[in-house]
Amino acid sequence: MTLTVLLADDHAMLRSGLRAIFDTQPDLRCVAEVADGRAAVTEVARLRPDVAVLDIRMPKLDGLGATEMILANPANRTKVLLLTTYDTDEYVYRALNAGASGFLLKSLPPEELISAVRVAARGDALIDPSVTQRLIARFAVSLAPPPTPPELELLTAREREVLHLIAAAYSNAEIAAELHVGDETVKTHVSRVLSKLGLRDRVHAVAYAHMNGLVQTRPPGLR
Amino acid sequence: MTLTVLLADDHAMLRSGLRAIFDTQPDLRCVAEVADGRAAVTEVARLRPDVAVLDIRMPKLDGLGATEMILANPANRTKVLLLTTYDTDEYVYRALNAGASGFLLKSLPPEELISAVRVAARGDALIDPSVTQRLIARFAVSLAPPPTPPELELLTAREREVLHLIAAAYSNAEIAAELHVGDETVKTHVSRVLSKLGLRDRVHAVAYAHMNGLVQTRPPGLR
DNA sequence: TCGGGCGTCCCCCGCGCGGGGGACGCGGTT
DNA sequence: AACCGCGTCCCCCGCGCGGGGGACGCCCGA
Repeated sequence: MTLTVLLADDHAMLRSGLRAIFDTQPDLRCVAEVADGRAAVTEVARLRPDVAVLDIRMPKLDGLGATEMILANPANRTKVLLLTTYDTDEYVYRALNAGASGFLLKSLPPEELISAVRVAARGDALIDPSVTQRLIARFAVSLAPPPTPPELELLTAREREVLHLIAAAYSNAEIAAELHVGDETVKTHVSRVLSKLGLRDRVHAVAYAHMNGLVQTRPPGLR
Repeated sequence: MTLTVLLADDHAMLRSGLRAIFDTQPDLRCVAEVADGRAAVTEVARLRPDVAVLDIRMPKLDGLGATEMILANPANRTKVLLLTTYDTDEYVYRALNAGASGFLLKSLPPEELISAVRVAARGDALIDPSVTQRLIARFAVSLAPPPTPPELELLTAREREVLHLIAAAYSNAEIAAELHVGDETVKTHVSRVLSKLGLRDRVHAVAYAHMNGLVQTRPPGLR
């Protein structure tokens, strides 16, 4: 089965270079060449190629915007590969966010570009190695559990329990009801928590708890 | 300049297969073969190869644990490539977290494995395409800006500003000082914020702000 | 056996906070 | 010209909260 490809780049020279690369492969067919992002979006919608190879820098609408528009339309099954000269961070994140299947540098050897197209077409994704290492570093920190501050160890189990409820904006009375104890007891716990953590009031406690990851505000598994 | 490689896998057959692959390259030298993770750690520390290729499943200490031990030691400059038969999610995350330079499936063509070693040696990273696409999806959600609740649109710019300060646990007086206005004014703003957002008190406001991503509790740029 | 940490309950006091009003000047649209 | 949203400032009142005390029973370890 042959794969159809759309090329988008404002430099005719680069387009013809890419086309020449693809033409060496009998199973790849370059069905369209366009020079700007807007044309890329309309042609993708019309021709439904398997893969669109977009330059980031293009007139009218850049590759990122085009990617977003293409992938925002669920009728499109086209995979998007982004091509760029320099690997600037925010490009990568925005591209991945938009759902691009690949982010490649123009320095990539031709044969690897070809394999990238095949990889993208079968639904896998692929990022230029030099970008990957930064992506990993970035991803790792997002996975890293927030460092538990040492002063938290000072709290007893009960006090930590109370702190969690404080973080969820429970009032003293609500905490008392939740824990089935008197509200005077809760006051004692709250006082101890505040003094042990060096916090002024429960408002600070709420902020403290959230900033130290005691509350899962992120999708589960992540954070 | 020649790159030195350490191989770790409990199957002798696979080791010799890998060795055969590397031997086809004049600039790659396989300096050690070990059969378990513990041996991998000690041999890496002794021989300081440029790259260590570790199987995930190994006796005594698995590839992930070995990776963590190797990379935890700053004296090691060895890059780690992980090899596995199946791409289970948690493996990937733990591997990346430990700082592995690559995560590859054993189904990878030999020549790509060789290029992976070179990529890793020069400090870049590389993830198997089939894994990358899931990684991207996961990363994208971590990048995705938390959905801004519509009721936040009700707030005026000033009120949003006040809400941010509330979220940072500022008292009314502190907000007044920060904004160079009277504290009576702040009280008005706070009241409006609470009523517009349907919140009981500032404690709820703090929790609300944090849960809706109004506060960057994550490393800048991410979140 | 005697502490001491922990969890529980109780007292009083001061105050920051939130709700309820009202008021005024400014800049925009109508 | 009239209007209204916005930001600013002011009043009073009630209450939840935090600080500072004390007290009692439990269990565990010295």
